[in-house]
Parts: sequence; structure tokens; C-alpha cells
Amino acid sequence: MTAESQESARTTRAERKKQELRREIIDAAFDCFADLGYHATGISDIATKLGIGHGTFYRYFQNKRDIVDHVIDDLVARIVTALTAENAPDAVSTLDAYREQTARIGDALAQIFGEDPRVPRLLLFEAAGIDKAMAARVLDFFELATELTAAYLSHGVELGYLRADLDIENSARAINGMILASAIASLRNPDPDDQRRLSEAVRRMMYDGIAARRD
Amino acid sequence: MTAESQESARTTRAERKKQELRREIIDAAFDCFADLGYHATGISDIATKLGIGHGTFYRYFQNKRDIVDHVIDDLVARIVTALTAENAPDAVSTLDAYREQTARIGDALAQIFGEDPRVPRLLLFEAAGIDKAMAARVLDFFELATELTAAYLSHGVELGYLRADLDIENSARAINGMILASAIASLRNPDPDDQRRLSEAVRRMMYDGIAARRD
Amino acid sequence: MTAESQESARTTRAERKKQELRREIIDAAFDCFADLGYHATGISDIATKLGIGHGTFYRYFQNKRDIVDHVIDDLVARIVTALTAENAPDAVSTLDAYREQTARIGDALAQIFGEDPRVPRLLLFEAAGIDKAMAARVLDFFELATELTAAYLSHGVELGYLRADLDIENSARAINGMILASAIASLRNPDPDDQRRLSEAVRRMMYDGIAARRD
Amino acid sequence: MTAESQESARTTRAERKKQELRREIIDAAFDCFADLGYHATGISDIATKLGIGHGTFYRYFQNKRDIVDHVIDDLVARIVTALTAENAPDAVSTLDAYREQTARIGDALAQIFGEDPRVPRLLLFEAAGIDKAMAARVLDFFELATELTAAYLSHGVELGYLRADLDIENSARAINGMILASAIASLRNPDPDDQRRLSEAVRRMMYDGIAARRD
DNA sequence: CATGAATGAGCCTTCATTCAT
DNA sequence: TATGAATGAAGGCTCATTCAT
Repeated sequence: MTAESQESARTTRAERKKQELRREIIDAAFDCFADLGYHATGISDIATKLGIGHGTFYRYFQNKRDIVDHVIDDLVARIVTALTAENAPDAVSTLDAYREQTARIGDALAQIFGEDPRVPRLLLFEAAGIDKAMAARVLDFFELATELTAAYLSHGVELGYLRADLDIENSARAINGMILASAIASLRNPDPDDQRRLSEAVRRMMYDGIAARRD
Repeated sequence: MTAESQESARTTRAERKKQELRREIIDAAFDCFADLGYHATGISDIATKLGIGHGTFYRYFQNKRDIVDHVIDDLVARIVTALTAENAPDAVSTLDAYREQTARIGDALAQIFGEDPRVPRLLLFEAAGIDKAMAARVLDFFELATELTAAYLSHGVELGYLRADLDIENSARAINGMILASAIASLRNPDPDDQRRLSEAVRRMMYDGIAARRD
Repeated sequence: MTAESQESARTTRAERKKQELRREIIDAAFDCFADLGYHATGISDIATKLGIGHGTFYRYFQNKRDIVDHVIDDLVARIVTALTAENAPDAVSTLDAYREQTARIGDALAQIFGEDPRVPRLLLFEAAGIDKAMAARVLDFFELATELTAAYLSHGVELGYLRADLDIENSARAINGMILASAIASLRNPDPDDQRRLSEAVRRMMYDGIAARRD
Repeated sequence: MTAESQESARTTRAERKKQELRREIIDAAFDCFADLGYHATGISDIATKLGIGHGTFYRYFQNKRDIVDHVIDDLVARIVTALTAENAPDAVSTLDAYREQTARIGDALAQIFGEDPRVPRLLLFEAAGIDKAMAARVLDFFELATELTAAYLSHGVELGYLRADLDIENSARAINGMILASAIASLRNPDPDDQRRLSEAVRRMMYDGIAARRD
């Protein structure tokens, strides 16, 4: 092994350690922000939770505002991944298959929101109140979610299993609103059965509406 | 005019002035909280906006936390009033009348949310991030809204123009989620036409669902 | 009755009322200062206790600092009166009569200090901490007390029933220190029997000292 | 020098510096409280006197109320040390030795009170007026002083050089009252000669009383 | 590179005092 | 004359950020 490769290896290991600590700081910050709220969280809370000096924090992140951006990045990535993984819009071609896909996506979201209420709390209740820029980011996230949902609807309309006159974008917004309602409901009542019932009600709303059958 | 009635008149005028200023402080606080955010707002911002000394603020409200409660009270009252005024759940008895009522309620909400985006911003984006207690209030508000909506649905099921197997409470949550989505959408895009289209999409979701007709 | 005398009578009555209220304010201030302490007492506390507007206070006294001076004046006058009334230094001419006089004075002081612990508390524990000027007044009061006591001692030395080589002024200070100790002790323990025992110990200290008899 | 000992040395140095600054803050606070009074002293006064930022103060003490407790702790410890050092109650066994011991203790107190009038001023004039809790501490201190003095008297009674019928506790209070009078007198008149004369008058009061000899 | 001591901007809050009614 | 609404100086305290060690 040459001196260079040793050098490289050492650097790499140091680099890896650095990345690890960075990750830990983000996770600790997530915990603190979700538990105490952004404003009530001090940098020292995050540092103490990790057992590091709070000066160290500033070697990894510019300032308090910087870290919360990364925490939210993380959150959004996690949710988008759950929404897209194994569930491409064009993977189905019948209404029944679409219904099943909808259910799968719903389950994935319920998984994320339900298993850790700090996720929806931070995203819905904390983030937007931090400042204008973060509020804009939250709106962007909703818009992104609209686009994702709209892609599914769009595909269904093209294949003919969804209404031809569907207002795709706004229907996507409406559907996401119902998902949002689920997330909020889980904050108050984390019971999985109740969450499943709400999920079911959302799906019936989507497919059957609320009106009595006329036939 | 007797001394007594003068006394009474004077007291009344003073009392009225006091109530007026109280009102103005709530309104100014609403402006500040919605524009700058709760945490970025100082008592002095509120006082300056009114041209009063900041000590005066404390003659009308205990502290910063106190005023925001009153601001939110106000907001909730305004919304609940809009939802219930002239629209008792039992005022209609057919699906068509119900659709119209739904539209009226939707318009009233759009009026409130649309005409002043600071209303949804404060309620949805600022309030919950203030502290745990306020987050709980926001959840309570959603629950209250659920109950209001559920009352409409319940009436419709009883009269037979809504599905007999409707999961009333959860459907109410789903519907409110769509309303919430409208409010959020209006934050990004205040265009009344777009809001109307979204409203329409929500109503079609409720009555027709998204699936293509099988006939 | 002439118009003039009516005028005069009315003025006099008004004047009397004014004096009464002034008195009441001083008493209420005494209560507040003794109970809450000078700094913790607000003008509004005094006004509220009397059921008057706190603006009215300023029609009777210049400011907060002004009233406390009057309260202390009052206190000092009460104590000096008790010390001098019926107990002129030259009223006695034998050691036994002097002992009795000492006991009488001691009783009078115990009366004042013992029956209302707020008196010594305000004078000893509150007053001196208010500001430099008041601290000086308290020192002046101690000096005045020294002079009063010294007058008794001086008379005794002249008549020969007290030691000829007595350092009158400093002995007066020492005696007053013992009285002071009694007042302080009464703050901790208001039991009249204990106070009487302490009084007795002070008198024996004065006449017999603490040493065992050599004879 | 190993890395460990370096580490240890550094820690120790930092620790020592910290303790030093803590000490300096207590001393500066003592100065301010004694000169300006507790209420008139701001944290910034203390910080400015030391040339540190006022935020630094809060790294060493909880709040303004906290520091004054430590200042008083310090004062009490200093006085108690002076009273007990080299002057155990059982170190003497004759009246003459006791007289000398009394004189030594008196000198030690005169030293403390006389050389720095801020000591008695803070303890007697400022402390008790701070709040109820501090007033109680001052009373506790007087009680502690009573016990210390009583121990001396008790020993003297046992050995027979003090009166067998001496009311030990109350005589201790009386003696301490005279000491208190000395301290107060030194506030007005710091002349050492005058203080010595007062000291002497106190001792004669203790041993000879004020009455003329009957022989 | 990690640390935590030091900093001070900035906020909330109190309350003595004034003055229009 | 009595009132109490209005005022703003003043001060305690927090905490994000910096930087010497």
C-alpha cells in the first residue's frame, strides 16, 4: 500500500465520519424541532442530544436556519420516495388495478405518517411557521405532491378508466387534501384502525362519491 | 340630563372607546402575525402600527401569548359563523338542494379565505407552530369543523339522499381535507377563477367520484 | 350664619376630609410597605387598598418616595412619643426608681414592637434598603434614640445612682443595641413571654452584668 | 508530558479561570449592592465593573436573585470564620481570660465591620429589604450568632466564672444587640478610636453594669 | 478539528408618573 | 377634584453566533 493510498484511505475515513456526524445532527435536529418546535429548540439542545459541543454544530451547518432546511429536505425526500417507489403512474391500466395502487400508496403514506407522528407534525405544524421562505417551500411541496398525483390521474384518463372530463390538476389537489386530512387526523388519534377507516372513506369518496345510487 | 345619566353616558363612552381599542389591537396583531409571523412580531410592532405606546398594549392583554389566542378566537368565530349562518344542516331535503347548499358554503369559505390570504396563512401556517397548546387548538378546530360537516352528512343520510353506508365522520374529514386543500391552494394562487375551478372539482369528487361511468 | 362662615365651614370640612384621606393613604402605605416591601409595593396597591383611583394618590403625595418618608415620620414619632411620654429623664432620683422607669420604657417599646411586628420590620428591614437618603434617616433615628437614652443616663450620673465614670453616649448606644435585639427577636418569635424574658435579661445585663459575684 | 496530563492540565486551568471569574463576579456584585443598593444595581453594572458582557454573568449565576444569595453566603461565612477562628468557647477558664477573649472577638468584628463599612451596610441595611426569603435569612443569621455567643456564655457558667442564674440565650441576644449597635455606629462614624470606646463601653456593660458601686 | 466561554442584540414586561376628561 | 388610560424608560433575561484555545 502506497503512502498516497493510505492518505486517501484516511481522508476517506475522515470524510465518512464527517458525513455520519452530519447525518446524526440532522436526525437530532429533526427530533428536537418535532418535539419542542423550531423556535423553542436551541442549538444546544441538538448538540446536547448528540453529546457534542454546540460549537461543533457550526462546523457542519451555517446556522439554525440552515439545518432546518436540511431536515425538511430529508423529510420531503422520504415522502416522495415512498410515493414513487414501485408505484409508477403507468404501471396500471385498469380501474381495479388503479384502486389497488391507490390503496398501496395510501398504505405507504400511512406508514410514514402513522408510525411517527413527528413527521406530519414537523411538516404541517412547524415548518410553515418558521419564516416566509419555508412557508414557500411547504407550498412548493404541496404543488409537487399535486403534480405527482396528477400524473396518476392523467394516466388514468388517457387509458379511459378515469372520467374523460376530469379536472386533473384540481382533482389532484382535492385528493391530496384528503390525504392531508388523514395526516392531521393521525396527529390527534394515532389508532391504526381509525386511520384505516379514514383511508377507506377517502377511497370511497374518490370512486363512489357520497350520493345515494339512483338506480 | 341628570348627573347620573351623564355619568352613565360618560362611562359608556369610555367603555366603548376601550372596546374599540381592544378590537383595533386584535386587528393590528392579526396583521402583524400574518405578515411577519408570530415569533418575528414584537409587541412594539403591534403598538407602532396603531400609533400607541407599547405599554398600552399591556393594559388590554396579558402578554404576547394572550393576544394571539384572541386573534385565533376571532378567526375561528368568523369561519364558524360563515359556515353556519343561513345554512342549517336541516334546511335542505333533496340532493340537488344539498348540492346547492354545498356550493353556498364553499362560496362563503372561498370568500373568507380568498379575499384575505392572511386568514388561511395565520390559521394554517402560523398558529400551529406557536406552541403545543396552540397546536392542540388547531387540531380542536379541525375536529370542530369535522363535526359541523358531519352534521350535514348525517342529515343527508337520514333523508336518504346520501349513501346509507356513508362513514359520516371520516367522510366529513375527507371533505374538510379538500376544503383545506382549497385554502392552501389560494395561498399560492389567489386567482378567483382558479379557486372556483378547484371548488367545482371538489364538488364533483363528492358527487361523481373520479371513475369513468360504466354505462 | 353668614355666607362667609358657611364658606369657611365648607372649606374647613373639605380640608378635614382631605386630611383624613391623607392619613388613610399613609396608613395604607404603611400596610403595603410592611407587608410587601417598599419595592414590591406599587402605587396601585395602596390605592386599591383604599378603593381610590391611583391618580388620586398623586394629589396627596409627590411620588412614591415622598409617601415613604411620611410613613417613616409617623413611625418615628410614634416611637419617640412612647419613649418620652410620662417618662421624663428627670422624673426619678434613685436607682430603684430608675430601674422601674427602665422597665416602664421597655414595656412601652415592647408594646409598640410586639403588638405589630410590621413596625420593626418596616423600620429595621425595609427602610434602610430604600436608598441612601433613607439609610441616613435610619441612622439619624438611631442617633436620636442614643440621645434620648443618653439623657436618662446623664441624669443618673448627675444624681449619683449611676457610675460616675460611665461613658454615657456609648453606653446609651449599647443599651439601644439591646433594645434593637429585642425588636429583632420579636420578628422571629412574637411570644410575649419570651419577649419579657429577653427584656429582663437586658435589664440584668444593665444592672448586674454577667460576671459571677466575687463576694 | 503526555496527552492526558496536558488534557488534565488544560481542564484544570480552565476550571481555575472559571472559579476566578466566579469569585470576581461575586466581589463586583458585593461592591455594587453595597454602593448602589440591591434594587438600584443592574446586572449591567456588575458586568461593566468587570469589563465583561452582561450575558457572561448569566453563565455563572442563574439570575440577579441568585448572585445576592452568594454574596450574603460569603459575608456570613467571613463573619462566622472571624468569630470562631482561634477562639473556641472552651479555650478559656477564668473570667480574666474570658474578658480577653471577648476583647479579641470584639477586635475581630471591629476589623471586619470597621475596615469596610460596606459589610455591615449590605448585611444590615440592604439584605433584609430584598425580599421575604432574604429577610428570613438575616433573621437566621442573627439566630446563628445568638447560638455562637450562647456557647461562650454557657461555657463560662459551667466553669463558674459567669453568673449561675444567667439567662444564657437571652443574654447572648442582648450582647449581640450591643455588637450590632457597634456595627451600626461604625456606619455613621468610622473613626477607629470611637469604635474602640464603644467596644469598651459594651464590655463594661457586660461585666460591671451601669450602676454605681454601693460599697 | 472540537470545544465551550464570551458576547450583545433584542425582546418582553413592569410600573411610576402624567394629564385629559 | 377624582379618575384611570396612556406612556416609555428601564431592566432582566435568552440564545444564536463567534473565536481563542
